[in-house]
Amino acid sequence: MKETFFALVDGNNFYASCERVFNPKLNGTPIVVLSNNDGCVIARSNEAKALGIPMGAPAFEWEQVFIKNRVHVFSANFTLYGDMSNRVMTLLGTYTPEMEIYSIDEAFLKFSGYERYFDLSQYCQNMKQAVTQSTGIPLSVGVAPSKALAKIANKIAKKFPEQTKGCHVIDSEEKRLKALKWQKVEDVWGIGRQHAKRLNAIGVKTAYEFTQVSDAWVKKHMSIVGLRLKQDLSGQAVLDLEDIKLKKNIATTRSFEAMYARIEELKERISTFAVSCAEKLRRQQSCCTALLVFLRTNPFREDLPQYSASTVVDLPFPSNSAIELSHYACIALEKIFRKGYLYKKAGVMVLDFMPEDQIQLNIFEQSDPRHVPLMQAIDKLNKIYGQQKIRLASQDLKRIWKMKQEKLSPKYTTRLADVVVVKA
DNA sequence: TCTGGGGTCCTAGGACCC
DNA sequence: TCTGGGGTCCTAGGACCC
Repeated sequence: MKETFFALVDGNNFYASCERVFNPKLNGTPIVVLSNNDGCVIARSNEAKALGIPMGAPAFEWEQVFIKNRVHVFSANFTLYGDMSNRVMTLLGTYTPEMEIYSIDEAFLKFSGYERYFDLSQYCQNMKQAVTQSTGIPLSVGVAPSKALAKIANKIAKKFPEQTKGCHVIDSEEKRLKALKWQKVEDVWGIGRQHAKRLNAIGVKTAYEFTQVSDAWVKKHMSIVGLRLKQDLSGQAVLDLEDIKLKKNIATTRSFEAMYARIEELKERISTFAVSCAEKLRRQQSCCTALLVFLRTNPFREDLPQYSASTVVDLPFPSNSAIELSHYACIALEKIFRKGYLYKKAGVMVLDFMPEDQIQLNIFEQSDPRHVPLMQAIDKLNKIYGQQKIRLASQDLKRIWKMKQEKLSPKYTTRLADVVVVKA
């Protein structure tokens, strides 16, 4: 008999593990990785979790805990994490032709029509060990007849490392029910805070109890999405691997390291965000026909006057030129900027895409054709010399140094000067 | 002093059309 | 009291993910 299984593979405490790969002294020690501007905790090693440091913990509030417990603190090094992710994903891809990269540290693998006598559990165990050995990243694997169940199997693998050796397979009705009864409903993939609250209110505490709720209730309160989840958990695989899709929206937004009062400072930031959006658009060969700019004050500073605004501007023609997007983003900014506030965060979002090669020629107004070779040259140079080396005049050349990144680890894998030197 | 940065999908309701 | 009955398209907002 042939069967189909899904595996969810992910890196354990991925960012923290990436930092460890090149610094083995960190093994067994608490590690946290901070967000941009060293604002809050976005990743923790098991040892840091054991200290009770929560996800999203503001770094300044936890500083004493870090010091007291000798927590190793890192500024996020996304270049390194992205490169490590590519290595892991490339290797995983050699174990099955059907794979979906779900996030920087997670992939769904599909094993279609495999024969019953084939030992999938052993196969996944071997895969896990081989990939960890090559990359240094510890993995967990959950295998089950559907994606939602594979997610739960993965949690079991993480929760019971001794029994599972980091790989758990749900391949019988008995195991499925046991897993569902073990899984708290609020931790089910696809059930967030709001839905969990509603479900708790009607007495549903576990994933198993969720699968016993009527379709009508689920549909009414959780839409078709919830219904599909219920079916998937029931063992009827309705969620399949998803193809790589072009993005429908692209955003670049940041909090600032300080608060800005002047429109000139905001213009520089907005211009840089627009340039970054244009670059991401060109990478997927799309043009946008509208963009959104937002800005806001610091909501945590209740003692200061608050203001938050956004506006959408339609472009007169589709574009992915950094110069043009920057121009229209600044126009949008002028529309919403108000004097007398201290701004803490802003962003640019590009909207309504169309493929680069399907642009209708508009006789009266079109993207400046001279920008095309210019942007190609910029992309090339940025690729060679590193991002953001080529900038528009409206961008501040010194700006890159302003972001607070006090605890940045070296770009071990992508920057020649930072490559680890092995002493032999 | 200091609190992240991205994305997706679905639904309801209004605008508009015949 | 009572106000047609469909369609379609668009948008805002709400939910979710990592």
